[in-house]
Amino acid sequence: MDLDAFFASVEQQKHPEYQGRPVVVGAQPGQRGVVAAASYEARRHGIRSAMPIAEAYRRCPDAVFVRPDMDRYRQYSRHVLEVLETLSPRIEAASIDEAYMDVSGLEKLMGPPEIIGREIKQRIHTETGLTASVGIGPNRLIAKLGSDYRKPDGLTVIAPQQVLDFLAPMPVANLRGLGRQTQKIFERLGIETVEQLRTTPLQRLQQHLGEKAAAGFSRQALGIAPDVIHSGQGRKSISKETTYGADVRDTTVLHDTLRRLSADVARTARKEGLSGRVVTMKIRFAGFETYTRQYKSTTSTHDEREILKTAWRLFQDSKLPKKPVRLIGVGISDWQDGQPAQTDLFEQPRQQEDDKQVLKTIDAVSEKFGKGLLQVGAPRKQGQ
DNA sequence: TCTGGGGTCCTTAATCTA
DNA sequence: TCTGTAGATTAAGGACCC
Repeated sequence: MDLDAFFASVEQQKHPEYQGRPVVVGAQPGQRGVVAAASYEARRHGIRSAMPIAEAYRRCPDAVFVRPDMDRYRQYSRHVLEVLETLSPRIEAASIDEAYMDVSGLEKLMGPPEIIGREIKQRIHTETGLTASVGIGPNRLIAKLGSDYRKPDGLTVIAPQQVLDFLAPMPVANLRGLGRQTQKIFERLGIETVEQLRTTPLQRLQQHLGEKAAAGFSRQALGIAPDVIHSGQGRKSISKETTYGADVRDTTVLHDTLRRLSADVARTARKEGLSGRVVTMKIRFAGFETYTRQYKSTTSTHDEREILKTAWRLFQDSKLPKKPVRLIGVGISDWQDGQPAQTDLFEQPRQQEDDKQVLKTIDAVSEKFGKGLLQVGAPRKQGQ
């Protein structure tokens, strides 16, 4: 489930007079910053998230430009999760505006996947006034791509036997973890669609992407991904950073900023009962040159004075260029009391099941697309 | 030309340790 | 005690996501 133009939609809920108007959430025009979210009216003018705010203003000076109100968005996000919980407890919040839900077994109660999807959208809309796009599939990857397939207010259901056809014509850029840099590599290799990726020998991918990424993208191309939903992950770091309106040389100003940021980090850490051993200081100079320095202590802290002291020492000892500073930040990580298990979309499900799934998929693919794929992966052995 | 803030994970290199 | 080495840990940077 993916909420449509989330921040912008919340603003339109809050200010009915914004409805039907282009809304851009992010920095104010004239400030340094980017678009965090754009309403669909704003997107019609070519405004996209992550676009510099100056560019957005150029494209549509009449848009409503509003600063983000994260507390309110978090409220809405929680409310949506509560709505989902009325349908199933097996929910995982993937971000502030996305969640995965395990609806297997729900069919007996509610009917086919389409009905479940419609019900999810309906309840979210009734309860919060927001629209959501929903994708239903046999695993997280397919569900996610399904939710992206039709937006806004979309509903896409992909049955297991449709997975390969669904993926085949897709641009590889739709795959998870494939950003600008990796796209350049794929371009050089002449791979544009998932189908082309599928028929590229694994060895060739490994040469250009490294073993891990090659295997990850190959699996995705076959529609193989984890299907496990786990709620409550726990964060792994807390950080605060700020970009100055104009670059700063004055070390007193930098120290003051670091003090404020350290206090923010410490407050959040205490509120969440976390305490970190690693302190990280981040700095960005004019020209977007960015550096981090970190220090791992034997003891953990959520004390602002200690965080500040370490961050300032890192800054002074860092042998960094003496240039005007654009951004400065501080964070803590590496909690004392062990870390919760983690997953990402490259992670394989339980190994044996995955192997079975791979072999089944390879059979299906080779039947459909011919021998290209047989060059992928190790030879099959008995009983494997 | 302009690029926020808050995160996660991966790769690589240097250093420590058995 | 010296030496080589494999493996773990730390540190830094980069890619990516929302």
